[in-house]
Formats: sequence, C-alpha cells, structure tokens
Amino acid sequence: MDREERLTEALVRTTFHVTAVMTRIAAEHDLSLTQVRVLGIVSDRRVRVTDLAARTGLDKSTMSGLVDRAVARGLLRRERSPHDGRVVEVVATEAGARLVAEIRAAGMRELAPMVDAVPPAERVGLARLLDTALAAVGQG
Amino acid sequence: MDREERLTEALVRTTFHVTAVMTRIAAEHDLSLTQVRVLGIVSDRRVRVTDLAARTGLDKSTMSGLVDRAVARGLLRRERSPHDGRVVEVVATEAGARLVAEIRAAGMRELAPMVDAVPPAERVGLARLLDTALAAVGQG
DNA sequence: TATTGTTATACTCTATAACTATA
DNA sequence: TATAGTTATAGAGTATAACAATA
Repeated sequence: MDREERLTEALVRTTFHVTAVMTRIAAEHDLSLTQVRVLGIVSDRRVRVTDLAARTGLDKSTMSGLVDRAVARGLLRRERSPHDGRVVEVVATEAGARLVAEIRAAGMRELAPMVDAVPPAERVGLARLLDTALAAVGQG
Repeated sequence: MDREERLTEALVRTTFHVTAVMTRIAAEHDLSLTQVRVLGIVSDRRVRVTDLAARTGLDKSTMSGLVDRAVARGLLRRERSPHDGRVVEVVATEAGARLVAEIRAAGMRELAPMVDAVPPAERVGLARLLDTALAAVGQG
C-alpha cells in the first residue's frame, strides 16, 4: 500500500469513527444524523428547502419530509418568502437552536478523546491540512 | 474558537465529505453505505451475525435483514457453523468479493482529489496523526 | 415553460419485542 | 437459563414520479 492509499484509509477509518460518535449523540437526543445536519445548517440563517437539499445531497422530497418531522417536534418553522410565492424558507425555532448548541457541545466533548491524542503542537497543523484538503474539493 | 475546537470541526467537516463521496459510490453500485460496510468486513473472513452487528453498532435483527438482502443479490452466503448449531457465519460470494474490490478502488480514486491536496511530504505524517488519534479511542 | 415545494408510493434502514433452536 | 439468530412490527430515511402553485 503506498502513501496515498494509506492516507485514504486513515481518512475513511476516521470518518467511520466520527460518524459513530455523532450518530450516538444524535440518538441520545432522539434525532438521526441527517436531522442534526439539517438543524446545523439552519441554526444561524434561513434556508430554502431546495438549498437544504442541495447542501445535504438529498432529494427535495426527502428534505420536505425531514422538515415535516422537525416542524412537528417544534424544532423548525416554515415561512413563505414574501418575494417569491413558491419559496419556503426554513428557520430554527428557539428550541431548535438550543438543541443544536447542546449537540454541538456534546460533539466537542465526545470527540475530545480523539483530538487530545494529537500532540497540542500539531493540532493547528493537522486542522490546516484537513482544511486544505477540503478546500481542494470545494468543501472549504 | 480554540485549537481543539478548530481541529474537531475540521474532523467533522472531513467526515461529512468522505461520507458523501462513499455514499455516492455505494449508490452507483446500488448499495447503501451500510451494505458496503458489511461487505467490507466480510470480504476476507467469515463473520457471525452477532459479530457483524457489534462491529457496525447495529442490532442483530437489523443485521439479519441486511444479510437477507445481500444474500438475495448473490453477494453473501449464510453457512451454519458445524461447531455450534446456533451460529450462522456470513461469507462473501465471489460476486460479493469482486464488488468490494471495485468499490474499494473507486473509493481510492474518488478520494484522491482530496488526498492529493496534501503535500506529498506531509501525507505520511497526517496518516500517522490520524492513526494515533484512532488508536487512542480504540479504533486502531 | 421552468421552478419550488409537496404528495403518493415503494423500498431500505433501524430498533424493540417476541419467537425458535441450540447450548 | 443463556445465547444466536429470525420474524413481526412500526417508524424514519430515501428516491422517483406526479402534482399544484407560482414565476
């Protein structure tokens, strides 16, 4: 296995672990990981259903259902755009914003054991490398 | 945001990107990411249903259904253990093994743009840091 | 005509509870 | 009694196709 493959495999294994941790945190709050992603995107701005679908890579009909369930739980609100009668903007309720903050804090806390294993002096460098890699694929 | 938080966020964003890429590859082969994980685990050894469930963090009943569908597609095979009549061992068929290899290659190929953004000299160091972090949480 | 969003439908993923078979 | 696995059930996630409303 060459260096490129070795790094790719490390990335994939890291992904599985981080996903497992986040999925568990989501479940502890009675949410799926997808719901957490949607809440996270909406937490600090109003977003159209279509944009939410694009950002998550899901179909707009799927997003419609996700928003339905989050609305039913009082975490999100739908608002019609005054500028374009077709558009629905999705907004986090207070309860939704509070929940996002909680989950974000839990994520920081529960991923800490992994992050803390990286020598402090190298943390900035590692974050920068990951940011560089993400920027290269348009996720920066 | 301190250094620890910044690194955590980079990890989470990396996770979302890698997951998106792998989910797309899985879908192109008419599989879910979960199915790919199961096939990957079984690809080079026989594994009990209970162990598969433990490894993936899923319930054994969920695993039973996943194996059902993979068997129906000719990707996996169930074999009763000769040593313990309760145990079912799951084995990859030839077609299943071929598919795993294909998907693994596609993963390497499609994650390459991200990996290639890391300067070659730093790739080993990055892989080592990730491995260290994973080892610290028992995923090494 | 094109775009935005929802609904109808069908399948997969998932867990819980109840069950069968074996140890 | 305990363990391995399946089945029944119910709900969430997902995409495709068809639809209504608006531009």
